[in-house]
Amino acid sequence: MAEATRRLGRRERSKRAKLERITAAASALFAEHGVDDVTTQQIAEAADIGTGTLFLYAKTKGELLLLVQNVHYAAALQRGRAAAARESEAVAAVVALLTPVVACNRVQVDNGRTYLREMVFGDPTEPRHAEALTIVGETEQATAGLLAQHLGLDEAEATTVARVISAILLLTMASGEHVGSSVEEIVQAIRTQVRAILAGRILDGVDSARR
Amino acid sequence: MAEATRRLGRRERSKRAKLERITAAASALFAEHGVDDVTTQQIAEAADIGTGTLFLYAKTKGELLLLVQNVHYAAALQRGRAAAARESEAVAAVVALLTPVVACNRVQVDNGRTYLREMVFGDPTEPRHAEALTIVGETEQATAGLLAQHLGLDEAEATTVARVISAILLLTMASGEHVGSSVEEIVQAIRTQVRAILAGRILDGVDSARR
DNA sequence: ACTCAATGATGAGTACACTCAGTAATGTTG
DNA sequence: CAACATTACTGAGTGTACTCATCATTGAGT
Repeated sequence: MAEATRRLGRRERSKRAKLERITAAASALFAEHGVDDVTTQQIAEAADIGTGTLFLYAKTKGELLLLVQNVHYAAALQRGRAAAARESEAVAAVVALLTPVVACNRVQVDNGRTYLREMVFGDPTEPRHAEALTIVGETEQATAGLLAQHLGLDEAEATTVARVISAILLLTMASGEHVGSSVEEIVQAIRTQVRAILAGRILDGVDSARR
Repeated sequence: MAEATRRLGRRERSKRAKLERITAAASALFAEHGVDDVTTQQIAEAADIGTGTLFLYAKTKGELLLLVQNVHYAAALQRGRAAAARESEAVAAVVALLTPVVACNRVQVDNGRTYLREMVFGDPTEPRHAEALTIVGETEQATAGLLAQHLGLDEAEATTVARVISAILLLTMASGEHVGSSVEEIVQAIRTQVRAILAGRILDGVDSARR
């Protein structure tokens, strides 16, 4: 047994194991049936814990979804960062950054939309929610970095524009009109909007490069 | 009795009266206690109808909130249009357009956020939801009009940028970080973002005016 | 090793949005 | 007006997220 694991004591170890089982159970059930067709009872049963216990680990069913999806979102962001680094133009880079996030969110449309709903409207004091907001913040930072790099925006402006792009991303994914759309269609809608808000900037960029 | 009212027949008149009572009851109760602290039972009771009947008129509690709030939103948009017409610069005009909407949304913060949630994530096939989306569409059109007028954007671009501004508006109002903010603080946040995405365009506008 | 506070787990219970099988009201037809 | 078809209304019932009083486990202090 690893030193660190032993150090924790039975109590802490048991708690971690339970959280593991809850995560695994929720992850599997949500993926197979969709959030709305899974009851918290089922998850508790699958995790082999009491129904009340579940709510010691996640205050609401929504938090449970955040717990499961945050991991995937973070991984998608990682892939996006790598893809964006391979692009040499601002819009293309931003789109490359966001595409894996969209793809990840659309694996199961209902779960993806519910995830967004929880993220925006859930209780920000809850830990998994805070985690989600952190990842959104990282996405914005990554976007801001690309804007600074490719268009030479200063930090303040890059941050503001990145927030706008974040809003575009979230609302385009959440929008009811896109429930039946493919990943590529959604990415296209995002691209159009990003291009539009950067239009003036790109000219500036080109101009400043010429000078 | 008015000709039109008599023409409808007892049945239709009774239905309209009921919808009136439901609207009035929901409006009063939501305003006083907030959506989350009012039960559908209470509303049914106040409207003097059976609990099941309520759901013949609004499929969900969320639809009931949309029913109540759409009216206020539409009125706010009207006020915004008037205010925007008095402005002579793009950012100021857009902000003037949106300010009453923000103010209207913040009268009761919880109700406002829940309204936004229903709007974005509710069932778009429901009539009150569709109504809400129409008003959002009108807001976007009004915004697009201002962009065309003050910056000379063509229709396609104006529409796209207007949609982005709509996303800014919705997410800034919905954001958990603004739950405690005043209307002016939220408007300021929106102004900053709008200014940032129009920055390049405003320069273009000035340039084209000079030519 | 024993005691005992402190922390964790439990599942029957609660609250509430929403349903549906049964009933009443309305308009229509002969 | 009677008989009927259609539409609207009803509230007891249902499913489910979440709570809370009670019990179990742990580990620190002696």
